[in-house]
Amino acid sequence: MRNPTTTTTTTRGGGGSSTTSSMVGKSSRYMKNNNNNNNNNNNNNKNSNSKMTPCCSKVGLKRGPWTPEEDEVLANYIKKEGEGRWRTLPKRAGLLRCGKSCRLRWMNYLRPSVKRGHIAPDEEDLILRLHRLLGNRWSLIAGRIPGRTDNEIKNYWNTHLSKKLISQGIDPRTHKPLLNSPDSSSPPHPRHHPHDTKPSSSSKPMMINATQPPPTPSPNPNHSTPSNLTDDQQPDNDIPADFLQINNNNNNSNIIHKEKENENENTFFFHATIVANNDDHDHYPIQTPDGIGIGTATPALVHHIHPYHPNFPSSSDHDEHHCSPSNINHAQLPGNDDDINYCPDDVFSSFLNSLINDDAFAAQAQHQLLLQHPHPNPNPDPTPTSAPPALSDPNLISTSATATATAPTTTYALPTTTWDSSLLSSTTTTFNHNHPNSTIDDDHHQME
DNA sequence: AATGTCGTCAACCGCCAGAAT
DNA sequence: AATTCTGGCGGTTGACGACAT
Repeated sequence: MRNPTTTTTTTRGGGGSSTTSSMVGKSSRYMKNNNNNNNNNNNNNKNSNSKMTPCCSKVGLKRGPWTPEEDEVLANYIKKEGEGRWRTLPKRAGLLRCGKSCRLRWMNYLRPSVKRGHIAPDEEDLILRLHRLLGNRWSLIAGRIPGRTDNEIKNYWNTHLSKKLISQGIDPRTHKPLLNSPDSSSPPHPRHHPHDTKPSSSSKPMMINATQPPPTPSPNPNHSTPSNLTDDQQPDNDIPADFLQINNNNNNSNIIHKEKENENENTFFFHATIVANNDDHDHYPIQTPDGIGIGTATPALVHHIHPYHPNFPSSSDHDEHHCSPSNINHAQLPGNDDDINYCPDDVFSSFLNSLINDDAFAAQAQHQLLLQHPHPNPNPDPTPTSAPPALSDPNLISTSATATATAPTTTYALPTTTWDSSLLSSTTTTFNHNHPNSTIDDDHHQME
């Protein structure tokens, strides 16, 4: 496979921006694009719709790959005048581009902080982990990977990581094992999207070919956890179904609104379980719905999730400034249909930081191992005897957390021995967490 | 050498939320 | 309060290079 990094500054394909020669072979695209602008083709028919923004409907604007000259003009202008006011920027800068195009070019290519080139293994690991948590929230994922753009991560996911997961028998959308069950003949994860009148990307072969599921070997023979279980086959959970969801009302306002506009559909939040009975009151273990440890939560976070629960830190104990009383009250009103807590950016940010923290991740795994197997078993069976409540909709890959608000918790598969751990444990990062370990109440639901 | 297929990724599209008016 | 503007997001497209036939 060719090395895409060989054209670090010379985009390939539709890119072509930094070398004059790159433009030579692309006249067809330019002609096509010019036609798009000047003729009443389909695109222009679309553009004539009232919803089209003015900048996009204007004829005479250049489209397609950027030339080095354009790049220079744009970069110089932004250096002088700064970002923003994208709509008027092209005119002020003397570019025949729409503002959106300028913004995109700057954000994805010209910005000095953009790191281009090969994605390192630790970055890949981070992407995988974040995607498991966030789903296709590329901008959120990109925000956690310095120098990488959402577009780059999205492309990398679609061209590399999703295939990598599939090749390992893992559904790249859910990060769960692909199955040979009859259900697998249907799209594995139909998008719950109100506007879905056409196949979503998931139906594209590039993403998942559900009709040809690869065999579902556990990547590691020792990984017996959920690899052979469908959602329906997951062990019944005995976690009281007292859940709360949290959302970041700032970073993810989009999410909130989408939830509200379509209730249970089109939600994009991850579900994680925060263990309430935890001896370490500085760090609460967080697990995915299938019981995989994914990090720890700070008291501030768990307080946001359930500020009044006796097993979680009280509002007087932790971080009160983080909690807007109005928000909490809103979320905690009995019978409130929304049942959503909101947490501010910094809390959500620290939450994500905690989730993507490798050392905490690994340390928690080890700690769980010690808790669950004080006398190491050479052949531990990591299969959980109970799983947190299965999501009613397995497609809910979401950016809010679901917390067990009651004390009993469950036993968990060891994170490092679960089916996808081979993908999630490959990095060494520089994490300085003082207390990566967390404890689980092992009085309950020990593995059989 | 010519043609076909696949992988890559910059750029575009449509839509949305929040800010501004 | 309603409308318009703006920035941003996720999904998709399509040109090109590499490889296969």
